[in-house]
Amino acid sequence: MAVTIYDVARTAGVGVGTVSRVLNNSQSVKDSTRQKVLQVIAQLKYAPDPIARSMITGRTGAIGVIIPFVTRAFSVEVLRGLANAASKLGYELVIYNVEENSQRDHYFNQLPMRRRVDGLVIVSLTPDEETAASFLKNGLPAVLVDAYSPFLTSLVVNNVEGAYMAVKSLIEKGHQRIGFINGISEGTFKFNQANDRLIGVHRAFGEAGIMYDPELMVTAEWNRAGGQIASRELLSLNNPPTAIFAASDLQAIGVLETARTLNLSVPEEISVIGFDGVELSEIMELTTIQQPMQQMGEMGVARLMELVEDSKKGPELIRLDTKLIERRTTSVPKWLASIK
Amino acid sequence: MAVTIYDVARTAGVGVGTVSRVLNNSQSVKDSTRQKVLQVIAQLKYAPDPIARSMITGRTGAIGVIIPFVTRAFSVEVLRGLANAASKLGYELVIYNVEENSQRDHYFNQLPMRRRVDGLVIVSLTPDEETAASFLKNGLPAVLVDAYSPFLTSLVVNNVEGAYMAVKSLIEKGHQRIGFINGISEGTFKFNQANDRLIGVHRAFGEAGIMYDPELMVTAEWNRAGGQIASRELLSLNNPPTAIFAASDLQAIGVLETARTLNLSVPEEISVIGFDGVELSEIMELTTIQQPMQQMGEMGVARLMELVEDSKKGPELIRLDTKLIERRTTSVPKWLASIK
DNA sequence: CGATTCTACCGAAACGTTTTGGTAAATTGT
DNA sequence: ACAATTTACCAAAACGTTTCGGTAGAATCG
Repeated sequence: MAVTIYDVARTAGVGVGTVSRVLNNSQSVKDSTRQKVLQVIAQLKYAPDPIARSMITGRTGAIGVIIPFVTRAFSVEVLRGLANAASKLGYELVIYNVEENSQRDHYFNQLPMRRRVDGLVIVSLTPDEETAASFLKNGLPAVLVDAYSPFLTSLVVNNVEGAYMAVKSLIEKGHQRIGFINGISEGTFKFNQANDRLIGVHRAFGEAGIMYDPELMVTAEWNRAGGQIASRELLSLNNPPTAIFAASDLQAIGVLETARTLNLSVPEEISVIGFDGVELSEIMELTTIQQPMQQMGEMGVARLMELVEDSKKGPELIRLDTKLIERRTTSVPKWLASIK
Repeated sequence: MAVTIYDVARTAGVGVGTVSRVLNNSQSVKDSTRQKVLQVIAQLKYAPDPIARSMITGRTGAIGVIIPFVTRAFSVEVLRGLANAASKLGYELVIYNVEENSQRDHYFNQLPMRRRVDGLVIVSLTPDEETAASFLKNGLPAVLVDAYSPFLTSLVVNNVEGAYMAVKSLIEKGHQRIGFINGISEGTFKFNQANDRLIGVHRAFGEAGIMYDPELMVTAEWNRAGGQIASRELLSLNNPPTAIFAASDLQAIGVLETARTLNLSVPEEISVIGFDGVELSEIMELTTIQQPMQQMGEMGVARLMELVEDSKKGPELIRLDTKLIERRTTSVPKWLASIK
């Protein structure tokens, strides 16, 4: 049915090899025959079958993306960066959305076996040592974005610095009792976002000589509900915090929501700062630590391409910087403002 | 390097055909040999190459998704439904993000030629007649989600009914001057969201016997900025509306933002209602007309699968219902409340 | 028990490319 | 002008599956 390279060769009066060389404009082919072939290709509306091509080249022209909860604002921004970079390079993006651990494991196990993609970008998920080894062994290049593994090229934001900046900015405004809502740590290695952000918080406290109050440190889900629950806990303390730093924007939104419920005005009675810099934070005028999400996606495919070209490259750790975006949910604490 | 079906056949002492039949558990194969083959497969960790398989079956096991602005909240929700349904069926999802018209045209032109995917789900984009014809001619099944074409199976929300409900709910609260911010219409056919929603608005007005004031109908981009600009225009009228219906949630958020800028309290001084029902609307406590976005995605792949099975099925138009979600941005107008 | 049907299996063909080995013609060098 | 090299091209091999035509042997039937 479909027109093949043989049809083109026949009507152009050349061999299939010649047509192929015209298509991949490689080797030497006389200009007159090249024109002839191109003309026949146009006339017959021939397009090479990518499957057959993959069959022999071993390349699929696609890169796989394993990404949790496609609907998470953070994931989506990264995905966008990935999509842009991939399309610019003529690569296709096949996405593997993981909503449950079983799906994640399934993809981790199956993907290296089947050569459906030329490489893998894994977002916010940490493969264990065994899985990473199977990627390497099967020659499937992989890079991690927003996750870290010592065995794979990883692209992360400087989480400790970001958290440090967040808390420091609150301290500089005069806050002394600062709550910290951390996310649940997920990676199998000690290097994960939750842990790093905790370290940053401690550093800021230590530097300012503020005593560490374990009451003010809680852990919750990374989403809105987590922020709501955690902040309700924090704000019902005998001596509640005057500011809260949440490890994600969604958690921070949750804090804003309980503040509204409790009739606490933001930022007068409670300052709030988030982490991520998703579009929502702008709409809510939330002060936050911004990650270069799109750039992370773009760099993710750039690094992956390097690995695809040169499969012998070793793993690398790339750190990107965060940025403090001050908006309307942080200010000087009330008690200090009234003193002045 | 990789282990092929020949390796399995050899070590199991059978022919390749037999191994293949075990894999696709088709035909008759004696139970004892099946066990033997399965054991060798496990032992050798053999996994069939999907590319080679596609080569001969003509199926890729992937469905393509052409979708604009992956980052749009609406798109993302639909995408999630698509991903769920696809993964449940063992299909992969390859996404073609379009940020510009040139990209859209490129995908529309190239995809039918190359059999990279078994079918196409096109979200919020309307291929013209010629493009639709080329899908049909090349045997590439396609379904439209949130878009309509007479030549392709289309899955849309009942936009006129939704808009009608929105305006009717405002009228029932007592509003007489109601602004309507429509989105820019994009499809090449008369049936597009913007047009349908306008019809719904008119119907509600007509039914209530409210005079149609062209001043109150404006068109703007579908996003937040569009809502801001349009609402600024509407609210600076000599006789401004007491309620605004925006054709998208993001536009409605834009309205909320200008209201904040203008120090107008919502809903006391101005009621606002949106359209879509994205997560953001919940956070902002925006009254809205909700579309079953995830369901649209799921039904999209379900319908596509039907077409893949039975390529002779004709196009169909499926309408899904919207739902009015009343939250905190709509109420009785101030002048009416004070009279009571 | 001989003829017929069925079962289980084998091995080759096919899918549509790229790549490779080889060869005739064209070009270069002396 | 003849040998040596290069250029342009052809045709076959290869990629790893599924499917198809065929063939033994077993089972069924009269």
